[in-house]
Amino acid sequence: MPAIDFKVIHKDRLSAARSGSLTTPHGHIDTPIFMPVGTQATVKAMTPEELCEVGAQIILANTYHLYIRPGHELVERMGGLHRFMHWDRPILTDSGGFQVFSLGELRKISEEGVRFQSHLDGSYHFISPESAISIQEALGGDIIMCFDECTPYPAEYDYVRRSTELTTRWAGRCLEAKRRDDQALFGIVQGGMHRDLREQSAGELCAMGFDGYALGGLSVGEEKGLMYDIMGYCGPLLPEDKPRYVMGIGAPEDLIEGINSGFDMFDCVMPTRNARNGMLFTATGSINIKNAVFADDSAPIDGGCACYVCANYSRAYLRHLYRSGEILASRLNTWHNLHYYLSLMADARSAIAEDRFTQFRQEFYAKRQ
RNA sequence: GUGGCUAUGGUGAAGCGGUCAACACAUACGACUGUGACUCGUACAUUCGUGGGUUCAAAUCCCACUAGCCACC
Repeated sequence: MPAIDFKVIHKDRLSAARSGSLTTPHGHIDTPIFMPVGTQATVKAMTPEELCEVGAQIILANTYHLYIRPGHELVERMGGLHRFMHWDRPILTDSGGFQVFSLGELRKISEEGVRFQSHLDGSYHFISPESAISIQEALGGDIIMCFDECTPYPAEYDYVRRSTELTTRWAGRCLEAKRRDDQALFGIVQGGMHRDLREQSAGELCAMGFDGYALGGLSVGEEKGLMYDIMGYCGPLLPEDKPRYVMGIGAPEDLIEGINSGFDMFDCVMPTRNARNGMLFTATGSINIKNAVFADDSAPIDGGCACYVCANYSRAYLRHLYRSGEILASRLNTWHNLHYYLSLMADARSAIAEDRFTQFRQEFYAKRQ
């Protein structure tokens, strides 16, 4: 019996958008969904109770970071990630594949795996597809990811091809290494900005039979239009009856486009990181709470927002907290941004259920004019 | 009253005769897409208390004045 069960509940009449229900060992998730990023077993500035309050159904944690500190064995001894961080809803662990990309100088890729130099103390570590799976099994997330190379951009076609083929071979090794049957394993489609490589990658991964499929290697510097094109032609390449996940995406409009192309799951540091840097999302666009125009502004961040922060605090106060370097600024800003993202997803699900996603999408853009 | 010390942007300050006056903070604006991020980037003194002088060249040397601080009477 598979670790997760995914059902498409409704397919939008005019687009590829769909709503669904994903059941995991730690409960079910309504899709499309946004997954807040909690790299180090914490969504920065939020307690699990607060995450529930903003509507989070599943969060992300990271293999590389937790392996480096505090160590996956320790997490396992503490009862696994859920118990360790006091979050009893679903967790997805990223494999460390993105760190192959982001750590740049600090790593060396070979057929066998990746040699990393710790960003904390410079010590050397080796992560292979097998060890990435083993670490993720120790961490105990509901959904684990194949170890991949997030292909850099721009890159020579030949590099992208070899990188994509390596990711595919690693995917086979991940599948082979997997032991636990209470975790779902997702494959990751690479292929850079090349349609033929994306098609090749998707075809080969689908033939292997994963529990879900992710689109990786996007938003690495390419034009938004290019990213949307890729989501557009990659969605249909993936099985309809499995969850489809775009990794690392994105800005609110990117999620809308991803949903429009038939994707179900998204994660991004944008709402949390940008919150800590003073950027707040509203229905009419984003604002920078640091700006002097908000000094005397008694209005909430977003007049139409139903979150705790908008119900109780003014822009003037939030600006003051930010400028004063107060911890509460990070907390309240993160709270609002996550609420914005998660309610956007809830609204999208309702729109899909009522066959009006296309209209919803148009209204989304119209409000930001 | 006498002697000494010090005067550089919103702030704290570098500078000790020779490119566009260092740096930090503050301020303003921007960026951030599977987190190496309460981070990063850009802007911000045509001018160095005031007035004169020396020099090819002065924030830097000299003189006077003004202001502040310290000591003594």
